[in-house]
Amino acid sequence: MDARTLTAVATRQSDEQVSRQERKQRTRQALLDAALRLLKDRTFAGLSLREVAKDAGIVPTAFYRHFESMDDLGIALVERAMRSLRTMIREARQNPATYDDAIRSSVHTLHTHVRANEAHFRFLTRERYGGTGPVQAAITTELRLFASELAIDLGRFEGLSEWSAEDLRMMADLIVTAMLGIVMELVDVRTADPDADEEIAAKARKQLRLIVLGVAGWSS
Amino acid sequence: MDARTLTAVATRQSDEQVSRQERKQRTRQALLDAALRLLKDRTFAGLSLREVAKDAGIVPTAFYRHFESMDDLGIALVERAMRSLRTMIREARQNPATYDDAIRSSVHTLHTHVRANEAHFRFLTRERYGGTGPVQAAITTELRLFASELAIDLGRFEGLSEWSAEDLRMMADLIVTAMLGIVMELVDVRTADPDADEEIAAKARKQLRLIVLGVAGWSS
DNA sequence: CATTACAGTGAACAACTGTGCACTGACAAG
DNA sequence: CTTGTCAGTGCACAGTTGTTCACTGTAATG
Repeated sequence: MDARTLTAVATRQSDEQVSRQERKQRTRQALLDAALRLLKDRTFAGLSLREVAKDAGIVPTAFYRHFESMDDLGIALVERAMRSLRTMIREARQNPATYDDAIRSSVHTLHTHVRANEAHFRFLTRERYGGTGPVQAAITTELRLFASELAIDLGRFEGLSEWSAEDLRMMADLIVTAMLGIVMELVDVRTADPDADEEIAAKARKQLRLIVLGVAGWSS
Repeated sequence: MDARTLTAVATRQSDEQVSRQERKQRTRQALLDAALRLLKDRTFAGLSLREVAKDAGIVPTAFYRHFESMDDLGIALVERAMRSLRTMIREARQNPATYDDAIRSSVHTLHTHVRANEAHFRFLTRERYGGTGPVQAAITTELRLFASELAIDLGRFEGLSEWSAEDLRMMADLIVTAMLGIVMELVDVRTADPDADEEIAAKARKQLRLIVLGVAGWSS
């Protein structure tokens, strides 16, 4: 079952009666999908233009009709993956219950979203730390922004309303880092073992609880 | 100022009167150094055998006299970098004072060691998350072991003596992940700004304090 | 002093890379 | 119906890659 064939067929079968620019956007998607697929066991840096093009079912030179360079493609991939992340956080945000409820549901939505969009999250965590160049820069920026938003959200909880912006940011960074670690563990699990998943989720809950408990005794 | 020339000269000037195997080990070192040097702005995956060989001042084929493959070289690099880390932790371990003292001195030694061995720590953090294949596997294993040792150390502190092994491990993982995040920030700072360094160190202390404070309220 | 072991050499290879160029054919606009 | 736009093609190129092979000079061994 060749991925290339799949893409080609999928494209062709719905090629009838579609506008020209729509078809262009479809191959663009095919390129992004191909890249994401190949990234399963490779770093972005070790990904070649020709390979991606071939896997998307087009000739290497046609690649340039959609992206200026591989870095360009990479940045588009970052945006796409961050949209996944933002969708998730929006879902997690809408229940401003107690600490314990927040932890429980947050970890649950995290787990669910990671499993549903494994490739995106694998890409994000890998390139966040391991990458170089424009792609890593883009992720760093986006994640910084993300932590800022989390810091604001944290400020709304009881016991945190009087924290300084700096301290809130510190706590947000800690949470983001810890949860990225959890995401890494989730996407790096070789076999899809539900028990292992639950174990990791339990660890995530405990880590968050430990952090939150620290809030009670905090003095800046 | 070519690194290749530097290495070659440095080798030659002390070539006189050294045993054969000693000289071999010296070029082996040159290879490791070259790799580490090139890794400053590249992923290990994007590092070519020829490049490393050239930078070490030998011809590509001579590389095989020292390493079976690039992955082999990578694993040797992991061992070398982990020795750095272990040296550090041994130094940090020898003062079993109060929590606050432990945090202060730990962050201090961390900061010092990272600045003294930037290349090693950059390599470790990058490949830990970003890598693939044998190199990442080696780092993961070593770091897991490292966290286990930390968990044991933690068990000796007051308030933690009755924690379950699992909970201690959870806490150790959280600390390791958080500190690796700090290390990442340290080695990714573009310019060597002492103020930025102190800011990061302060954040590290606060994060550790927040975690430690959580211990007081913990109930498994 | 003669012989062996072996770190390092240099040429050659097949495979792969990114990118330039002239092209084709189908769709959209006039 | 004619014409221009443009996604995708195919060839070509100059580099770089890992690895092979037969080799050279010299330090270590007997």
